[in-house]
Amino acid sequence: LAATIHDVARISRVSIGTVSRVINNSPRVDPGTRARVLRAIEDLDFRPSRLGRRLSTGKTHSIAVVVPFLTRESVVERLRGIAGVLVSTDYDLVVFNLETREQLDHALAQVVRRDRVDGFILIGSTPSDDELAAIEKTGQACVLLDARHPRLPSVAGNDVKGGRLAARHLLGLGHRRIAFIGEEPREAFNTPASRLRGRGVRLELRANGLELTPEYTAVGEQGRGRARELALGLLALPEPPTAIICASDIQALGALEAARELDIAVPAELSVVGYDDLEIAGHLGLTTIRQALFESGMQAARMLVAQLSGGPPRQSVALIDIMLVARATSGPPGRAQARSRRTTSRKCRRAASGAADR
Amino acid sequence: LAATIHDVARISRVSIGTVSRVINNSPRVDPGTRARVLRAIEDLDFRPSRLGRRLSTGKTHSIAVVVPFLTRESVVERLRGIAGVLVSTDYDLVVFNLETREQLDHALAQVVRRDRVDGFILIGSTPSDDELAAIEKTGQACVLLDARHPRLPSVAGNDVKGGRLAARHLLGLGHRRIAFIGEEPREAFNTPASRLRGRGVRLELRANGLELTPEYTAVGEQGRGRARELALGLLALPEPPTAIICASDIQALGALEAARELDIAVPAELSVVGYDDLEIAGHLGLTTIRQALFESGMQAARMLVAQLSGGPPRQSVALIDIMLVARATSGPPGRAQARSRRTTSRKCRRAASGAADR
DNA sequence: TTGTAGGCGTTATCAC
DNA sequence: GTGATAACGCCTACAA
Repeated sequence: LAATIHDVARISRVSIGTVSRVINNSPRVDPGTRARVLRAIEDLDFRPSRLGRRLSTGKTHSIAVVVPFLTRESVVERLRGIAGVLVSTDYDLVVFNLETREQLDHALAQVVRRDRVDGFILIGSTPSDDELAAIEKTGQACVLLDARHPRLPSVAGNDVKGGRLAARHLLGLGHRRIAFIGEEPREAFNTPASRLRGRGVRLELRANGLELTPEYTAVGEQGRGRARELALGLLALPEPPTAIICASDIQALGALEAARELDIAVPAELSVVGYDDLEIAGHLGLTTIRQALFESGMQAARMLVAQLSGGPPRQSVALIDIMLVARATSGPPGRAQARSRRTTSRKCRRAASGAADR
Repeated sequence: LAATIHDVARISRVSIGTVSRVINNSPRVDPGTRARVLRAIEDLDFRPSRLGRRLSTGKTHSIAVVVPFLTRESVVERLRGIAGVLVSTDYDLVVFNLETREQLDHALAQVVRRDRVDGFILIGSTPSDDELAAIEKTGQACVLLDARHPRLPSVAGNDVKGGRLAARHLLGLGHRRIAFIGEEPREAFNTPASRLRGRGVRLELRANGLELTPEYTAVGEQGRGRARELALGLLALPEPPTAIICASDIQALGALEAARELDIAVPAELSVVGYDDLEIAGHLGLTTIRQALFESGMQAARMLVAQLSGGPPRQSVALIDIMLVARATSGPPGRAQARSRRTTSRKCRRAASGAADR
């Protein structure tokens, strides 16, 4: 039903070779015939078949994005950024969502084949050495997003700096007992972000003569529930922290939940800082570190496209800007209120925010 | 670098035809040679080129998902469901994200070509008549998700029933003044969900001798901010509602925000019901209508795959199960508290939930 | 059961 | 400038 290059050739009374040259606007074609061909193309509503072109050029004209946990809003934002730049190229965006490490291996095995995609972006996971070898063998373009590898170009937030910013903010408010809740890399994805954020906190504290003790460092799997448990643990210490920095906004939600359960006022008795600045952070008034998530996706996509259509230095690392957004969950320490007020407090807090149903 | 069918043929000393038959496990091949060929395939780590296969069969082996507003968590959940079933087929999942109606047109124009994808899923938007004609012309498979069209198979939640459930819940609690906040279809996407939910509310009220007056019906563009404004309007009425049903959880957040600003206690003075049961709903204790979002995606993908590899009735409509999840934002009406308590109330509510920064 | 050959829709390399 | 013609990698009659 669809017109092919042969139809165009027939109508415009030239050979398919000439039509091909017109399509790929080669300079070596007579203006007159070009016009004739173009008109035939117009008339037949001909558009070159991607399939044929792909086979002939060996390029798939599509790129893959391998995303672990599409559940995470931060990941989705990055994906949007990628989609945003790819829409104006003619690369198809093929999505591989993963929930387990095996799926990662599987996806990489699928993706790392010249005839599947021309290149790909790995979000929040680092390939193993074997995988890297396979990638280099096929010569596919690859960009890491929210992850790093010495031999691969990448786009990542400055997580260490983010940790430092959070710590500095709290130190500036007068806090001395600052704890950190981090995320364990899930399913062996090797995500370093949480670890780096923790390191930033540690460095900043150290620069101010303090230590981030193991006692004040709680790491567990991602998600609100686990973070709540970790926070409960921290707050039950003989000398509980007056501030908690979390490696993600979601974890910060868990920390807030714990505080609510323990009837600890935020920020009067406890400051909480998150990471990412998801939409919900704005709603809850959560102090957090904002990453340019959307832009990071755009950046990664641009790097990949450039690599695909040029072959610039395979090596480059882009650091995404971050900033602290101070809201209502952080404040000066030690403003604990009298018991009577706290009791009243609890009741209405319950009424206002409701209790989570689990 | 990669092995081709010819290599396999050479190694196993048969013709490419035979190799092809082995690949597509045709019964008409000698067990002995089959074994030989299989071993060669193994040795060479040969996998048939998708490119070649595509061109030869005319199938792209990929399906597109056209998603408006990947920002919406509900949409992402659906996408996850789709990805979940496609991963075990060998269809590639190509994502088209849209933020404007022009992009929809553009995407459809791209997608509706046999050589681009074999079929596609449209989330939350209905094709125009022209577009439908184009689709039918190419004979591509198409499934609507969270939308409907008389001539297209679709998967959608029972929105009318959802609206009724929400209304019934509030009526059961004793409410008589029930308002509805809905979403205007954005960018002419023709999304009917919000309207249907409103209709459900109306029907249920009517069945109980009540009317959903225009005064109590507030519709505006999606998003928390606009919903907040609408709620402020409703609550400023001479006779304000004692309960508000929102067409989405996000809008419910806006309603809660408005209540907080006006110092109206939830659920004592105002009940709020959302729709979707997003993650945040659990966190905030929001009463809402739960849709099986993930499953709806799976269902749509299954229907599409079935259609692609069989050609069963092109017409079918799947309704997704829904249920009401009662949490902490709904309760009996008219328990307004004395002024003094309300004042105290406000303070601690602020402390607990924090104020949004805008 | 197996091999041969034509075709899928392009691009690219030749001659002319 | 333009036109044959050979790839590209696979599938599938048809023939043997």
